[in-house]
Amino acid sequence: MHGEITPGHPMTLRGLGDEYGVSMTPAREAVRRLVAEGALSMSQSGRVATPELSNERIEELAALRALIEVELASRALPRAHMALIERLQRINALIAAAIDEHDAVTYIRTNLEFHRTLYLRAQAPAMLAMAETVWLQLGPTMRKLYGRMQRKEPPLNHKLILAALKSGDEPSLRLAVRSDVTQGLKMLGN
Amino acid sequence: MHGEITPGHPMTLRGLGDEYGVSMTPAREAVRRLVAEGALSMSQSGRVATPELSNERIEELAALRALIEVELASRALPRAHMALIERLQRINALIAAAIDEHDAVTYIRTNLEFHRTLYLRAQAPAMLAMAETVWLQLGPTMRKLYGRMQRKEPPLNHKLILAALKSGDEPSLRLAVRSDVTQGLKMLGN
DNA sequence: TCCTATCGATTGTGATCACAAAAATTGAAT
DNA sequence: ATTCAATTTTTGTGATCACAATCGATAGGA
Repeated sequence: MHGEITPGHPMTLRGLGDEYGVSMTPAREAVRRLVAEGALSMSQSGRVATPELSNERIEELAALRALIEVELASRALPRAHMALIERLQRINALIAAAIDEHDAVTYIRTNLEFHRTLYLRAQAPAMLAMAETVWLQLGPTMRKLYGRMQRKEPPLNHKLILAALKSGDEPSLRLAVRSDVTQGLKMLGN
Repeated sequence: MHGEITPGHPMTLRGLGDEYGVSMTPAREAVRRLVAEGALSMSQSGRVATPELSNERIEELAALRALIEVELASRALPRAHMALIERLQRINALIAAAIDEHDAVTYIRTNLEFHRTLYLRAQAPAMLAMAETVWLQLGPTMRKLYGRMQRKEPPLNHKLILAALKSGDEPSLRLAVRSDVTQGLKMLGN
Protein backbone atom coordinates (compact mmCIF):
# COMPACT_ATOMS: atom_id res chain seq x y z
CA MET A 1 0.00 0.00 0.00
CA HIS A 2 2.83 2.40 0.77
CA GLY A 3 4.88 1.73 -2.31
CA GLU A 4 7.69 -0.20 -0.64
CA ILE A 5 7.47 -2.74 -3.45
CA THR A 6 7.74 -1.75 -7.08
CA PRO A 7 5.24 -3.01 -9.67
CA GLY A 8 6.00 -6.44 -11.09
CA HIS A 9 8.07 -7.61 -8.16
CA PRO A 10 7.70 -11.42 -7.97
CA MET A 11 7.37 -13.33 -4.72
CA THR A 12 7.35 -16.99 -3.75
CA LEU A 13 5.47 -18.68 -0.96
CA ARG A 14 8.59 -20.26 0.45
CA GLY A 15 10.45 -16.98 0.24
CA LEU A 16 7.72 -15.10 2.08
CA GLY A 17 7.52 -17.87 4.65
CA ASP A 18 11.24 -17.70 5.33
CA GLU A 19 11.11 -13.92 5.46
CA TYR A 20 8.51 -13.98 8.20
CA GLY A 21 9.65 -17.14 9.93
CA VAL A 22 6.62 -19.24 9.11
CA SER A 23 5.86 -22.16 6.85
CA MET A 24 4.24 -22.06 3.46
CA THR A 25 0.74 -22.39 4.81
CA PRO A 26 0.32 -18.96 6.43
CA ALA A 27 2.23 -17.37 3.59
CA ARG A 28 -0.18 -18.92 1.15
CA GLU A 29 -3.21 -17.68 3.02
CA ALA A 30 -1.86 -14.15 3.23
CA VAL A 31 -1.02 -14.17 -0.46
CA ARG A 32 -4.43 -15.50 -1.43
CA ARG A 33 -6.11 -12.83 0.58
CA LEU A 34 -4.05 -10.11 -1.05
CA VAL A 35 -4.78 -11.56 -4.46
CA ALA A 36 -8.49 -11.52 -3.64
CA GLU A 37 -8.20 -7.84 -2.76
CA GLY A 38 -6.31 -7.08 -5.94
CA ALA A 39 -3.15 -6.11 -4.07
CA LEU A 40 -1.20 -8.90 -5.74
CA SER A 41 -1.68 -10.45 -9.14
CA MET A 42 -1.46 -14.15 -9.75
CA SER A 43 -0.35 -15.67 -13.02
CA GLN A 44 -2.11 -18.67 -14.49
CA SER A 45 0.56 -20.89 -13.03
CA GLY A 46 -0.08 -19.52 -9.55
CA ARG A 47 2.98 -17.34 -9.40
CA VAL A 48 2.44 -14.14 -7.57
CA ALA A 49 3.74 -10.59 -8.04
CA THR A 50 2.81 -6.99 -7.38
CA PRO A 51 0.56 -5.85 -10.22
CA GLU A 52 1.72 -3.75 -13.15
CA LEU A 53 -1.29 -1.60 -13.84
CA SER A 54 -2.26 -0.40 -17.29
CA ASN A 55 -3.13 3.26 -17.74
CA GLU A 56 -6.76 2.32 -18.17
CA ARG A 57 -6.73 0.45 -14.89
CA ILE A 58 -5.05 3.33 -13.09
CA GLU A 59 -7.66 5.76 -14.35
CA GLU A 60 -10.41 3.41 -13.27
CA LEU A 61 -8.99 3.09 -9.79
CA ALA A 62 -8.58 6.85 -9.57
CA ALA A 63 -12.23 7.25 -10.52
CA LEU A 64 -13.15 4.80 -7.77
CA ARG A 65 -11.07 6.75 -5.29
CA ALA A 66 -12.88 9.91 -6.32
CA LEU A 67 -16.32 8.35 -6.00
CA ILE A 68 -15.78 6.70 -2.65
CA GLU A 69 -13.56 9.24 -0.96
CA VAL A 70 -15.70 12.21 -1.89
CA GLU A 71 -18.59 10.44 -0.24
CA LEU A 72 -16.51 9.61 2.82
CA ALA A 73 -15.34 13.19 3.17
CA SER A 74 -18.88 14.39 2.78
CA ARG A 75 -20.07 12.10 5.54
CA ALA A 76 -17.18 13.12 7.77
CA LEU A 77 -17.81 16.82 7.35
CA PRO A 78 -20.62 17.26 9.91
CA ARG A 79 -18.52 15.44 12.51
CA ALA A 80 -15.24 17.24 11.80
CA HIS A 81 -14.44 19.39 14.79
CA MET A 82 -11.39 21.47 15.55
CA ALA A 83 -9.44 18.65 17.19
CA LEU A 84 -9.65 16.63 13.99
CA ILE A 85 -8.62 19.55 11.82
CA GLU A 86 -5.60 20.17 14.02
CA ARG A 87 -4.64 16.53 13.76
CA LEU A 88 -4.89 16.74 10.00
CA GLN A 89 -2.66 19.80 10.03
CA ARG A 90 -0.03 17.94 12.01
CA ILE A 91 -0.13 15.09 9.50
CA ASN A 92 0.21 17.64 6.74
CA ALA A 93 3.42 18.84 8.36
CA LEU A 94 4.74 15.29 8.29
CA ILE A 95 3.94 15.17 4.58
CA ALA A 96 5.97 18.33 4.05
CA ALA A 97 8.89 16.76 5.89
CA ALA A 98 8.71 13.63 3.75
CA ILE A 99 8.79 15.79 0.64
CA ASP A 100 11.85 17.67 1.88
CA GLU A 101 13.68 14.39 2.36
CA HIS A 102 12.47 12.97 -0.95
CA ASP A 103 11.14 9.98 0.97
CA ALA A 104 8.52 8.54 -1.34
CA VAL A 105 7.32 5.79 0.96
CA THR A 106 6.86 8.12 3.93
CA TYR A 107 5.13 10.60 1.67
CA ILE A 108 2.67 8.00 0.47
CA ARG A 109 2.06 6.63 3.94
CA THR A 110 1.47 9.97 5.62
CA ASN A 111 -0.63 11.15 2.72
CA LEU A 112 -2.89 8.13 3.08
CA GLU A 113 -2.93 8.67 6.82
CA PHE A 114 -4.26 12.17 6.18
CA HIS A 115 -7.12 10.74 4.19
CA ARG A 116 -7.81 7.88 6.55
CA THR A 117 -7.89 10.18 9.56
CA LEU A 118 -10.55 12.26 7.88
CA TYR A 119 -12.58 9.32 6.63
CA LEU A 120 -12.62 7.57 9.99
CA ARG A 121 -14.95 10.33 11.10
CA ALA A 122 -17.47 9.25 8.50
CA GLN A 123 -18.36 6.19 10.59
CA ALA A 124 -18.63 4.15 7.42
CA PRO A 125 -16.38 1.11 7.82
CA ALA A 126 -17.47 -0.67 4.65
CA MET A 127 -16.73 2.38 2.54
CA LEU A 128 -13.40 2.93 4.21
CA ALA A 129 -12.49 -0.70 3.60
CA MET A 130 -13.31 -0.24 -0.07
CA ALA A 131 -11.15 2.86 -0.28
CA GLU A 132 -8.27 1.04 1.38
CA THR A 133 -8.64 -1.82 -1.06
CA VAL A 134 -8.14 0.67 -3.87
CA TRP A 135 -5.13 2.15 -2.09
CA LEU A 136 -3.70 -1.34 -1.81
CA GLN A 137 -4.09 -1.90 -5.53
CA LEU A 138 -2.47 1.42 -6.34
CA GLY A 139 0.39 1.12 -3.82
CA PRO A 140 3.23 -0.10 -6.01
CA THR A 141 2.17 2.18 -8.86
CA MET A 142 1.96 5.28 -6.66
CA ARG A 143 5.60 4.88 -5.86
CA LYS A 144 6.54 4.76 -9.52
CA LEU A 145 4.37 7.80 -10.24
CA TYR A 146 5.88 9.71 -7.34
CA GLY A 147 9.23 9.63 -9.09
CA ARG A 148 8.13 11.74 -12.05
CA MET A 149 6.13 14.05 -9.83
CA GLN A 150 8.92 15.95 -8.07
CA ARG A 151 6.84 17.67 -5.44
CA LYS A 152 8.27 20.73 -3.79
CA GLU A 153 5.61 21.42 -1.19
CA PRO A 154 2.61 19.70 0.38
CA PRO A 155 -0.41 19.38 -1.85
CA LEU A 156 -2.47 22.51 -2.30
CA ASN A 157 -5.61 20.43 -2.20
CA HIS A 158 -4.92 19.41 1.37
CA LYS A 159 -5.05 23.07 2.34
CA LEU A 160 -8.31 23.40 0.43
CA ILE A 161 -9.69 20.37 2.24
CA LEU A 162 -8.79 21.88 5.60
CA ALA A 163 -10.32 25.21 4.67
CA ALA A 164 -13.55 23.56 3.53
CA LEU A 165 -13.70 21.55 6.74
CA LYS A 166 -13.30 24.69 8.82
CA SER A 167 -16.00 26.58 6.97
CA GLY A 168 -18.30 23.58 6.62
CA ASP A 169 -18.43 24.11 2.87
CA GLU A 170 -19.45 20.77 1.44
CA PRO A 171 -19.23 21.53 -2.29
CA SER A 172 -15.70 22.88 -1.85
CA LEU A 173 -14.75 19.86 0.20
CA ARG A 174 -16.01 17.47 -2.45
CA LEU A 175 -14.16 19.32 -5.15
CA ALA A 176 -10.92 19.48 -3.18
CA VAL A 177 -10.99 15.77 -2.32
CA ARG A 178 -11.76 14.85 -5.90
CA SER A 179 -8.90 17.00 -7.16
CA ASP A 180 -6.46 15.69 -4.59
CA VAL A 181 -7.29 12.11 -5.38
CA THR A 182 -7.20 12.33 -9.15
CA GLN A 183 -4.19 14.61 -9.35
CA GLY A 184 -0.86 13.05 -10.03
CA LEU A 185 -2.45 10.84 -12.62
CA LYS A 186 -1.83 13.40 -15.33
CA MET A 187 1.71 12.15 -15.89
CA LEU A 188 0.78 8.65 -16.86
CA GLY A 189 1.60 7.91 -20.49
CA ASN A 190 3.95 5.27 -19.05
CA MET B 1 -24.19 -13.71 -3.72
CA HIS B 2 -27.54 -15.12 -4.80
CA GLY B 3 -29.00 -15.60 -1.37
CA GLU B 4 -28.84 -19.38 -1.25
CA ILE B 5 -27.45 -19.09 2.25
CA THR B 6 -29.24 -17.20 4.99
CA PRO B 7 -27.37 -14.71 7.20
CA GLY B 8 -25.57 -16.21 10.15
CA HIS B 9 -25.23 -19.67 8.66
CA PRO B 10 -22.08 -21.24 10.13
CA MET B 11 -19.66 -23.33 8.11
CA THR B 12 -16.67 -25.46 8.95
CA LEU B 13 -13.58 -26.10 6.88
CA ARG B 14 -13.94 -29.84 7.13
CA GLY B 15 -17.61 -29.62 6.25
CA LEU B 16 -16.94 -27.51 3.17
CA GLY B 17 -14.10 -29.83 2.19
CA ASP B 18 -16.34 -32.87 2.39
CA GLU B 19 -19.09 -31.08 0.53
CA TYR B 20 -16.83 -30.38 -2.42
CA GLY B 21 -14.71 -33.51 -2.19
CA VAL B 22 -11.47 -31.80 -1.23
CA SER B 23 -9.36 -31.56 1.87
CA MET B 24 -9.25 -28.75 4.37
CA THR B 25 -6.55 -26.84 2.54
CA PRO B 26 -8.49 -25.67 -0.53
CA ALA B 27 -11.54 -25.08 1.63
CA ARG B 28 -9.46 -22.87 3.87
CA GLU B 29 -8.12 -20.83 0.99
CA ALA B 30 -11.56 -20.31 -0.49
CA VAL B 31 -12.94 -19.28 2.89
CA ARG B 32 -10.08 -16.88 3.55
CA ARG B 33 -10.61 -15.27 0.19
CA LEU B 34 -14.31 -14.84 0.83
CA VAL B 35 -13.57 -13.41 4.25
CA ALA B 36 -11.16 -10.94 2.66
CA GLU B 37 -13.92 -9.85 0.30
CA GLY B 38 -16.40 -9.50 3.14
CA ALA B 39 -18.60 -12.29 1.82
CA LEU B 40 -18.07 -14.31 4.98
CA SER B 41 -17.40 -13.12 8.48
CA MET B 42 -14.87 -14.72 10.75
CA SER B 43 -15.15 -14.75 14.51
CA GLN B 44 -12.16 -14.11 16.69
CA SER B 45 -11.74 -17.84 17.11
CA GLY B 46 -11.58 -18.37 13.37
CA ARG B 47 -15.08 -19.69 12.98
CA VAL B 48 -16.74 -18.66 9.79
CA ALA B 49 -20.33 -17.81 8.89
CA THR B 50 -22.33 -15.72 6.47
CA PRO B 51 -22.52 -12.20 7.87
CA GLU B 52 -25.51 -10.78 9.69
CA LEU B 53 -25.49 -7.18 8.61
CA SER B 54 -26.64 -4.33 10.80
CA ASN B 55 -28.98 -1.78 9.31
CA GLU B 56 -26.16 0.75 9.25
CA ARG B 57 -24.00 -1.65 7.30
CA ILE B 58 -26.77 -2.40 4.84
CA GLU B 59 -27.35 1.29 4.19
CA GLU B 60 -23.65 1.79 3.68
CA LEU B 61 -23.44 -1.02 1.18
CA ALA B 62 -26.49 0.31 -0.62
CA ALA B 63 -24.82 3.71 -0.85
CA LEU B 64 -21.75 2.03 -2.31
CA ARG B 65 -23.89 0.23 -4.84
CA ALA B 66 -25.46 3.52 -5.83
CA LEU B 67 -22.12 5.28 -6.21
CA ILE B 68 -20.40 2.58 -8.21
CA GLU B 69 -23.28 1.29 -10.28
CA VAL B 70 -24.48 4.72 -11.35
CA GLU B 71 -20.98 5.36 -12.63
CA LEU B 72 -20.87 1.99 -14.39
CA ALA B 73 -24.22 2.60 -16.04
CA SER B 74 -23.10 6.02 -17.09
CA ARG B 75 -19.99 4.61 -18.71
CA ALA B 76 -21.97 1.86 -20.40
CA LEU B 77 -24.52 4.25 -21.87
CA PRO B 78 -22.55 5.42 -24.93
CA ARG B 79 -21.81 1.80 -25.85
CA ALA B 80 -25.31 0.45 -25.26
CA HIS B 81 -26.74 -0.52 -28.63
CA MET B 82 -29.99 -2.24 -29.51
CA ALA B 83 -28.62 -5.76 -29.17
CA LEU B 84 -27.71 -5.08 -25.55
CA ILE B 85 -31.08 -3.54 -24.77
CA GLU B 86 -32.84 -6.55 -26.23
CA ARG B 87 -30.70 -8.82 -24.14
CA LEU B 88 -31.62 -6.84 -21.06
CA GLN B 89 -35.28 -7.13 -21.95
CA ARG B 90 -34.97 -10.89 -22.18
CA ILE B 91 -33.33 -10.99 -18.76
CA ASN B 92 -36.15 -8.81 -17.48
CA ALA B 93 -38.60 -11.44 -18.66
CA LEU B 94 -36.71 -14.05 -16.66
CA ILE B 95 -37.01 -11.81 -13.62
CA ALA B 96 -40.77 -11.67 -14.11
CA ALA B 97 -40.91 -15.45 -14.31
CA ALA B 98 -38.93 -15.79 -11.10
CA ILE B 99 -41.34 -13.43 -9.39
CA ASP B 100 -44.32 -15.46 -10.58
CA GLU B 101 -42.82 -18.58 -9.07
CA HIS B 102 -41.81 -16.80 -5.87
CA ASP B 103 -38.27 -18.06 -6.47
CA ALA B 104 -36.15 -15.68 -4.45
CA VAL B 105 -32.77 -17.08 -5.46
CA THR B 106 -33.57 -16.99 -9.16
CA TYR B 107 -34.95 -13.52 -8.76
CA ILE B 108 -31.77 -12.28 -7.13
CA ARG B 109 -29.53 -14.04 -9.62
CA THR B 110 -31.33 -12.81 -12.73
CA ASN B 111 -31.64 -9.35 -11.26
CA LEU B 112 -27.90 -9.18 -10.73
CA GLU B 113 -27.40 -10.60 -14.21
CA PHE B 114 -29.42 -7.68 -15.56
CA HIS B 115 -27.08 -5.26 -13.88
CA ARG B 116 -23.92 -7.13 -14.76
CA THR B 117 -24.90 -7.36 -18.40
CA LEU B 118 -25.29 -3.63 -18.54
CA TYR B 119 -22.12 -2.86 -16.61
CA LEU B 120 -19.97 -5.17 -18.70
CA ARG B 121 -20.42 -2.63 -21.46
CA ALA B 122 -18.69 -0.02 -19.34
CA GLN B 123 -15.32 -1.70 -19.94
CA ALA B 124 -14.36 -1.01 -16.36
CA PRO B 125 -13.31 -4.32 -14.79
CA ALA B 126 -12.04 -2.87 -11.52
CA MET B 127 -15.31 -1.05 -10.91
CA LEU B 128 -17.34 -4.09 -11.81
CA ALA B 129 -15.27 -6.18 -9.42
CA MET B 130 -15.99 -3.68 -6.66
CA ALA B 131 -19.70 -3.80 -7.40
CA GLU B 132 -19.67 -7.57 -7.30
CA THR B 133 -17.84 -7.52 -4.00
CA VAL B 134 -20.71 -5.47 -2.60
CA TRP B 135 -23.23 -7.89 -4.09
CA LEU B 136 -21.38 -10.71 -2.40
CA GLN B 137 -21.60 -8.99 0.95
CA LEU B 138 -25.30 -8.33 0.51
CA GLY B 139 -26.19 -11.77 -0.84
CA PRO B 140 -27.50 -13.51 2.27
CA THR B 141 -29.27 -10.35 3.42
CA MET B 142 -30.98 -9.75 0.07
CA ARG B 143 -32.69 -13.07 0.43
CA LYS B 144 -34.02 -12.18 3.84
CA LEU B 145 -35.20 -8.81 2.57
CA TYR B 146 -36.87 -10.39 -0.43
CA GLY B 147 -39.24 -12.20 1.90
CA ARG B 148 -40.90 -9.05 3.22
CA MET B 149 -40.92 -7.48 -0.21
CA GLN B 150 -43.61 -9.56 -1.92
CA ARG B 151 -43.03 -8.35 -5.46
CA LYS B 152 -45.88 -8.76 -7.90
CA GLU B 153 -44.17 -7.60 -11.10
CA PRO B 154 -40.69 -6.80 -12.38
CA PRO B 155 -39.15 -3.64 -11.00
CA LEU B 156 -40.40 -0.43 -12.53
CA ASN B 157 -36.90 0.96 -12.42
CA HIS B 158 -35.69 -1.65 -14.86
CA LYS B 159 -38.15 -0.30 -17.38
CA LEU B 160 -36.90 3.20 -16.67
CA ILE B 161 -33.33 2.02 -17.17
CA LEU B 162 -34.22 0.50 -20.53
CA ALA B 163 -36.07 3.63 -21.61
CA ALA B 164 -33.14 5.84 -20.65
CA LEU B 165 -30.75 3.58 -22.51
CA LYS B 166 -32.88 3.77 -25.63
CA SER B 167 -33.12 7.53 -25.55
CA GLY B 168 -29.54 8.07 -24.42
CA ASP B 169 -30.77 10.12 -21.48
CA GLU B 170 -27.93 10.00 -18.97
CA PRO B 171 -29.55 11.89 -16.06
CA SER B 172 -32.60 9.63 -16.20
CA LEU B 173 -30.37 6.58 -16.38
CA ARG B 174 -28.41 7.63 -13.32
CA LEU B 175 -31.58 8.30 -11.39
CA ALA B 176 -33.18 5.02 -12.39
CA VAL B 177 -30.12 2.97 -11.46
CA ARG B 178 -29.80 4.75 -8.15
CA SER B 179 -33.45 4.15 -7.36
CA ASP B 180 -33.32 0.52 -8.43
CA VAL B 181 -30.29 -0.15 -6.30
CA THR B 182 -31.41 1.61 -3.14
CA GLN B 183 -35.00 0.48 -3.30
CA GLY B 184 -35.98 -2.51 -1.24
CA LEU B 185 -33.97 -1.11 1.63
CA LYS B 186 -36.94 0.78 2.92
CA MET B 187 -38.24 -2.23 4.80
CA LEU B 188 -35.24 -2.68 7.01
CA GLY B 189 -36.03 -2.07 10.65
CA ASN B 190 -34.97 -5.70 11.11
C1' DT C 1 -35.93 -23.91 36.77
C1' DC C 2 -31.73 -21.84 36.09
C1' DC C 3 -26.98 -21.48 36.39
C1' DT C 4 -22.37 -23.42 36.32
C1' DA C 5 -18.57 -26.45 35.96
C1' DT C 6 -16.57 -30.29 33.77
C1' DC C 7 -15.47 -33.23 30.04
C1' DG C 8 -15.56 -34.93 25.45
C1' DA C 9 -15.95 -33.66 20.65
C1' DT C 10 -15.22 -30.37 17.18
C1' DT C 11 -12.59 -26.95 14.87
C1' DG C 12 -8.93 -23.81 13.11
C1' DT C 13 -3.82 -23.38 12.75
C1' DG C 14 0.60 -24.23 11.17
C1' DA C 15 3.94 -27.63 9.58
C1' DT C 16 5.41 -31.15 6.54
C1' DC C 17 5.31 -34.02 2.49
C1' DA C 18 4.57 -35.97 -2.24
C1' DC C 19 3.65 -34.61 -6.70
C1' DA C 20 3.12 -32.23 -10.99
C1' DA C 21 3.82 -28.15 -13.51
C1' DA C 22 6.70 -24.54 -14.74
C1' DA C 23 11.22 -22.05 -14.77
C1' DA C 24 15.86 -21.88 -15.10
C1' DT C 25 19.99 -23.91 -16.38
C1' DT C 26 22.94 -26.53 -18.99
C1' DG C 27 24.75 -28.47 -22.98
C1' DA C 28 25.39 -29.41 -27.71
C1' DA C 29 24.85 -28.41 -32.45
C1' DT C 30 24.69 -25.13 -36.06
C1' DA D 1 27.69 -16.41 -30.72
C1' DT D 2 22.95 -18.21 -30.99
C1' DT D 3 19.32 -21.38 -30.87
C1' DC D 4 17.03 -25.20 -29.18
C1' DA D 5 16.40 -29.34 -26.61
C1' DA D 6 17.14 -31.91 -22.35
C1' DT D 7 17.74 -31.83 -17.55
C1' DT D 8 17.77 -29.96 -13.11
C1' DT D 9 15.77 -26.91 -9.90
C1' DT D 10 12.18 -24.23 -8.20
C1' DT D 11 7.43 -23.52 -7.14
C1' DG D 12 2.41 -23.99 -6.21
C1' DT D 13 -1.17 -27.46 -4.89
C1' DG D 14 -3.56 -30.49 -2.10
C1' DA D 15 -3.42 -33.88 1.61
C1' DT D 16 -2.41 -35.26 6.19
C1' DC D 17 -1.15 -34.69 10.96
C1' DA D 18 -0.37 -32.92 15.75
C1' DC D 19 -1.91 -29.54 18.76
C1' DA D 20 -4.30 -26.05 21.20
C1' DA D 21 -8.35 -23.49 21.59
C1' DT D 22 -13.12 -23.49 21.57
C1' DC D 23 -17.64 -25.14 21.58
C1' DG D 24 -21.48 -28.09 23.16
C1' DA D 25 -23.51 -31.27 26.07
C1' DT D 26 -24.14 -33.27 30.27
C1' DA D 27 -24.53 -33.48 35.04
C1' DG D 28 -24.50 -31.34 39.42
C1' DG D 29 -25.98 -27.82 42.67
C1' DA D 30 -28.52 -23.71 44.24
